[in-house]
Amino acid sequence: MSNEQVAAPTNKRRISQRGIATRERILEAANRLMLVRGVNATTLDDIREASQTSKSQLYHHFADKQELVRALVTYRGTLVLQRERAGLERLRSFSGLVRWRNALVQANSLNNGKYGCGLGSMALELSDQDEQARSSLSETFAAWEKLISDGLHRMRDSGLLRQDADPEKLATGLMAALQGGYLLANAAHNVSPMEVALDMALEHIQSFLVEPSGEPTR
Amino acid sequence: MSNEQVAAPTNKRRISQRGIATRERILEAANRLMLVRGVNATTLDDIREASQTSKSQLYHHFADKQELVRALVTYRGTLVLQRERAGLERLRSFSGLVRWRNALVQANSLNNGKYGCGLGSMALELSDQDEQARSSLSETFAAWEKLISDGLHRMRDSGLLRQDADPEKLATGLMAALQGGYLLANAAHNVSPMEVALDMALEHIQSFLVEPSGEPTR
DNA sequence: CACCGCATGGACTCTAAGGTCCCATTTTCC
DNA sequence: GGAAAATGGGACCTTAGAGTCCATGCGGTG
Repeated sequence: MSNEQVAAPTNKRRISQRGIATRERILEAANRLMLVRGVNATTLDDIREASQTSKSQLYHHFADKQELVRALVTYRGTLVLQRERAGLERLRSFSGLVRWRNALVQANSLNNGKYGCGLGSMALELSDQDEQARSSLSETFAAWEKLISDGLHRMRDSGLLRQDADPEKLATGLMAALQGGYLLANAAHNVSPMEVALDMALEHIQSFLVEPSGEPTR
Repeated sequence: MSNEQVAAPTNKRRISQRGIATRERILEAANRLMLVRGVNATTLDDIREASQTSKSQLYHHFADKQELVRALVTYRGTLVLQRERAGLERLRSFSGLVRWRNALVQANSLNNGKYGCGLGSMALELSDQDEQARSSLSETFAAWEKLISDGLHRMRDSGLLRQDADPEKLATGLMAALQGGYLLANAAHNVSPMEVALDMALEHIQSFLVEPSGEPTR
C-alpha cells in the first residue's frame, strides 16, 4: 500500500468561498422550510429548489438527508444561542427578564403563535429517531438554560435574589414554561398561552426577589 | 331518482362486532407505534403488521392515512381525557394536585422521559400540516385545562384558594409546564426537567393558597 | 336456509422522494 | 498557462410506501 495517502488524508477537501456560500444557502433554505413544514415533511427537492442549487450540491456538502438534518440542528442551535446570548448576557435585573420575555412574545405573535420554537419542534420530532440529533439538541437546551441561570446567579450575587433561590431550577422551569408555551400557542394558533406560561415562570422567579417591587404575589 | 335511498342512506354502513374490533385493533396499533416513532415516520405497513390486519382493512375503515391520523387524534384525546378525568374530577385540595403530579412523573419516569405526551407530540408534528387535526388537538387541550381549572374553582369556592387566584390562567400555566416538561425530559432522556417544571407550577399555585401549609415560598 | 353485503387477505400499481452518476464549468495552486 | 480538484446542472435509478382491486369468507336478516 502507498503511504503517501496517509500524509495527504483524503477526507480533508479543499473548500472555496463559493462552496461555503452554497452550503450556507442550503442550510438557510432547509432551516426556513423545515421550520414551517417540519423535518420529515420537507423534501430534498423542496430544499434544492428553494436554495437555487442542485442535487449534486446537496450530496456534495452532505452525505445524506440525515446528515443535513444534523447540520441543521447545529445551525439552528448556533443561531438561537447567538440571539439569546445577545439578550441574556447582560441580564442583571428582573426588568431585564421582562424585556426578554416581551421580545420572545412579540416575535411569536407575528406568526399568531404558529411554528413554535425551532429547537423544541425538532426535539419532539427527532428525539425518538436520531440519537445524535437528540443529544445535540439536549446540549443546546442546556447551554440556553445556562445563559439564563448565569443571569440569575448574577442577580443572586448582587443581592437581588434571595440566597435560597436555585438559579438552575428556576432556569429549567422558565425554559419548560417557554417550550410549553410555544407548544400550546402553536396548537391554538394564538400567542396568549405562551404569555400566561411565561408570566407564571416570571412570577415564580419574582417570588424569590429580596425586595419585591410592590406587593410580592398579589 | 329513487327515493328509497333517502330512507336507507348509503353512507351508513352496517357494521359488525368483528368490524368494530378490527377498527379498534388498528387504532390501538397506530397509537402504540406513532407514540414511539412519530406520525410521519410510521408507515401503514407497520400498522398493518402490528395490528394483524391487512391493507384492505385499513382502507375499509379509513379513507386514507390522514383520516387514520385524525381518528387517532380523537382516540388519544379520549384516552387522555378519560385518564385525567379520573385523576382530576374529585380534585379539592392542594395535596390532590401533588398526587396528580406524582402519577404523571412516575409514568414518564418508566420510559426515562422518552416519547413525551401523546397529545403534545402530535400537536407539534401536525399543527402546521393538518388544520383539522390542529383544531381538534387544541380543543382537547382546552378540555384538559378545564378539568384542572374546574378543580381550582372548587378549591377557590371552598375558601382554599384566594379570591384573586385566576383558575384559568393557573391551569394554562400548569399545562404549559407539563408540556414543556415532557419536551425537555424527552430531549434529555431524563424525567427530572419535568419534575422541576411541575414543581414550579405547583409552587405558583401554592402561593395563592389562603392558609399556606408551613411557610408559603421558602 | 339462502342471499346480500360487510369483512378479510394479499397481490398489485403508481408515485414521490432519496440517492447516484456523468459531464461541464470554475477555481485554485504550481 | 495548465493540471487537478472543487463546484455545478440535471438526467437517471431505485425503492419505500401510499393507495387499488378482486376473489373469498362469513354473518346477520328475511
